[in-house]
Amino acid sequence: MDNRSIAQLLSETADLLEISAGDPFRIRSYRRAAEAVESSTVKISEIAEDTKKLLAIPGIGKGMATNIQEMEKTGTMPLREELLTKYRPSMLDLLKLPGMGPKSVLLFWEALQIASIADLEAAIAAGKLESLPRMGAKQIEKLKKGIEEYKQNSGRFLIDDAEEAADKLIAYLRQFEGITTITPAGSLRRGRETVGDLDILATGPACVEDKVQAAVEYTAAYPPIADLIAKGQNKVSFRLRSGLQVDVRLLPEGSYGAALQYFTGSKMHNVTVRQRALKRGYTLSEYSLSRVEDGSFVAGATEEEIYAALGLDWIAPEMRENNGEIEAAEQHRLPALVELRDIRGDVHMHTDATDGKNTIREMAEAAAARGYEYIAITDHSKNLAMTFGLDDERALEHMRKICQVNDEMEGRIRVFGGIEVDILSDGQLDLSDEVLAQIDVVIASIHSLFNQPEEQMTERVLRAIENPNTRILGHPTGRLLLRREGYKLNLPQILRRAAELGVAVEHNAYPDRLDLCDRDLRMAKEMGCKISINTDSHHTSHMEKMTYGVRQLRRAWLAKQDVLNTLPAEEFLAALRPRA
DNA sequence: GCCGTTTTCGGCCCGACTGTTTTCAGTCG
Repeated sequence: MDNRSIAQLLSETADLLEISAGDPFRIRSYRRAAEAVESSTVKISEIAEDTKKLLAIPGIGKGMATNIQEMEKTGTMPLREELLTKYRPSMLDLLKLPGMGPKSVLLFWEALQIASIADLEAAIAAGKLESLPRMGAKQIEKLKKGIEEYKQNSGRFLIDDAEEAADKLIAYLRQFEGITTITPAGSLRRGRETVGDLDILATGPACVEDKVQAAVEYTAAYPPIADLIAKGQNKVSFRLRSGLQVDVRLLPEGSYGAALQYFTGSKMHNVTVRQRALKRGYTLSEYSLSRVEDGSFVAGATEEEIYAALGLDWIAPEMRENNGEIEAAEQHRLPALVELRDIRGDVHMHTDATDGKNTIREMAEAAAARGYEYIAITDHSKNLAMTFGLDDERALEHMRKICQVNDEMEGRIRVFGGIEVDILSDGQLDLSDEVLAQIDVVIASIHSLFNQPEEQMTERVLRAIENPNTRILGHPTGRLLLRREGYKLNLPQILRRAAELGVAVEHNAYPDRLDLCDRDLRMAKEMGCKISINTDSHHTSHMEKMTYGVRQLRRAWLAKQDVLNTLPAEEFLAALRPRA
């Protein structure tokens, strides 16, 4: 069983416990364990036999270790089975409706035997809900709306889309007199590849207690609002036409740091920080850090002073996932994370020779304008016929053109010759060894899916990286296209072999590629892989997406020295596996 | 169910908003 499945079973058990009104702390334990399993870089099923190793994971104790071992053996566990005799699995869907929590699910089940969203719809239509306590007309209307939204399944939004929405809203808020600072918080600030909703924090003279109402009204009047969810003292919640939910909080400047810390999350990070505060006689809220005994103010204006008062170094938002960052901050051993400005080159991009939109020269100019020291032009090879992929002869001709542009740039930027070769179903590359041996940056990627089982798929990739011409493994988990059903491979095995061979693995910076996630990147680093980050740009404007990829690297705790593209041009080439 | 610089018991984060209430429960982040 993979980590994700184990985590899901644990988290579902937590939901069921919650519906059964179980001990809230026991419920939290299950949730914590689920998160610990989900974010673990070790394959839990491989260590499941070894109780000691399981217990070493924070959040996993004796009971949870037994549960995990049981799941490995039987695919489920006693508590879960027991709960499922009392409740239905489809009741978990009900929890996903906005405004629906465990108490309501239990109420509906006990009073009306409602076990699914379909049941709920029927009950609403039949007017059965009205007889229940706390179910007024507004509440029922809210549920109806929630069901509609659920069916449309807005889900999570890609970080670049969310950021665009945030930028527009920020521009609107900025026009209000007295709002001086506006910052996106939440998962956007933490750099997650997708965000569930947008948290925007605003502060300034207009946000003090007796004046804030006007700013609240102004926020609630934001034209693109499709649905106003809540409007309170200092908070406005609404949904945009895209379905994205937005929470705006307007708070006084003295609380800015506390609020930023609070609304950045993650939830588990905050819980741990607050526990730490309590142990030291403080209490932390979105307004301030204060003393428990007399409520006197300790810190609040900046995040730095709050962390410092708790004996911690400031923690970069990307690391705030309760994955050991607090201990590291305490011991002053947080890594200096890689930054966008450390990236000196982008070595995966396409031109109009295949499926790109711009010429070699245009790509080079755009990259030079971004301040890059080097790029590699890596067009497709012949197997991708639909992109007019290059065969041996055209590939060599293309290298000459790249070389020519390199000369034309007169040292403003270095342009490497490159190619993105396709890994065929038997693991062979689709260009000849003689040609590949003449190309600086050879990226081998899978583009076609043959519904092979995991083992065969893995074998195919392994064979491709054994080929001495392969210098970089392109988007190793497959991009969105390949991530769809049926595509699975043994990533740990591939990363281990890549590390042994000195083949670099690529992290594709483009947000919708869903390539190596932060956990995969952490695993790659632990295994000693060389990591290259690239945009796979098909247009000059795509190069901007590098910023999102770097944030994934930061989420994986990668420092500058962990990333190949932070090296100067010659050193970058030298750090790749030696040419065949 | 987990955890330990009040350590094997007794704790476990904090506040806002809504709706249906006349003081609060449920949900959310």
